[in-house]
Amino acid sequence: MGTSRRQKAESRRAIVDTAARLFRERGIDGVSVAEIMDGAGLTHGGFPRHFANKQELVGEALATALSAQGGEAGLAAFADAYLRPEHRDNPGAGCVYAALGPEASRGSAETRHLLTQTMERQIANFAQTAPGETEQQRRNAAIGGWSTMIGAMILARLSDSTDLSQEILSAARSYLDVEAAPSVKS
Amino acid sequence: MGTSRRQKAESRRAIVDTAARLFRERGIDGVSVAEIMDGAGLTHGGFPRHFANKQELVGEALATALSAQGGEAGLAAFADAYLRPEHRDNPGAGCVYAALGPEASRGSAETRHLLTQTMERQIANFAQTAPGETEQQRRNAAIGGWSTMIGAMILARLSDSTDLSQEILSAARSYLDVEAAPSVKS
DNA sequence: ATTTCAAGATGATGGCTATCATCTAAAATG
DNA sequence: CATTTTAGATGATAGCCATCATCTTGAAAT
Repeated sequence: MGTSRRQKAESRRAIVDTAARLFRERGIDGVSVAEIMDGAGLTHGGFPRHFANKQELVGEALATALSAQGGEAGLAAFADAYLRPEHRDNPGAGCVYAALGPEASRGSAETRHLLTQTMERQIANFAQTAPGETEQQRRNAAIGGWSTMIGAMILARLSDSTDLSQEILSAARSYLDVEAAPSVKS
Repeated sequence: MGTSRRQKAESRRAIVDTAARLFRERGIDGVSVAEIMDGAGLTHGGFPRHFANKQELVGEALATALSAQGGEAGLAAFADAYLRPEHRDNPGAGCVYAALGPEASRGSAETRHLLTQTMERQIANFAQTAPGETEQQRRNAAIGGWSTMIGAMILARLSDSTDLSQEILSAARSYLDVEAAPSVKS
């Protein structure tokens, strides 16, 4: 089944994208290599042509998922897009920290390092527009506000009561002083 | 190996306590039945005398872990005890939501229901002492404050930089207006 | 005291998973 | 055009895990 180099690159991208989605949907341990390859339209045997092992794919998939997160947005705009039912109901395209935070903290040193680097950048970015007199105050507001979003998303996904789940998103919005209500209620 | 009824009850408690700790330390999927039985001082074969399957033990272990959480404390006192390096470094005895939230949200309906019930109680409890004119305002403050704690704990555990990890705990404290600094810095 | 019962041990068993070996055919190379 | 290379398929293989079967032994019941 000789395949061109362009197709190999496309296959690789499909594998990484599928993994980035499935890991967030079902957890890293909850997805097998074969399932990822299947989701990418391939069979399990092609895997070693792209990655030495699963851990290597985990690194690539998380890096891809993290780079897709809104890196430029200010705290308020980010929170407005974050605290929505669409985000809650679509973890596969959503926040890595809310979907995989605890599992990643038990993961490899490389994984933790990648997430730490991205955290630093995200906090520094939020601190630029966060309220506060001093840099330290702005960083505190950035960290506190971002933590609120992540915790609220986790609780909202956990709740089996749609009313409570919606209340959690709304409460976090008002707690963070995000003006607009979610466009879609559910 | 005839064993008395008192010993059976003790074995059961040891199994549940070990599971409650190991699940929070390594994730539910990350711990085998045999490891739990070993941690309880037994071999894997005794498991079916106590539980029909692993899922049943998961329910018991989470219920036990949740009931051990400070159910009476006000929001400020809870946050003060929560946002500490000792808690960060000992997930096996700590908050179920910060250790297992995302994994539990992908778990069984029974698991989600248990966690939802406990959430409702925790929020109602926090709302009693949270600031706000109306009940709704107090509930928003309770949900927002609790979410901040959970998100901050997850980020603090994720960070491979001790400085950043400590900054996250401190920032969440100042964000939540908790006066005292953590007694142990690390 | 004798019999019954069951907690927990040892030891399968079947299913799932990551990884490796081999085969194939098409693309790249000259 | 002939040769080499390799993406991806099929097909092992070894390890881990949950669960079940069976045995032993001392407690409970009579």
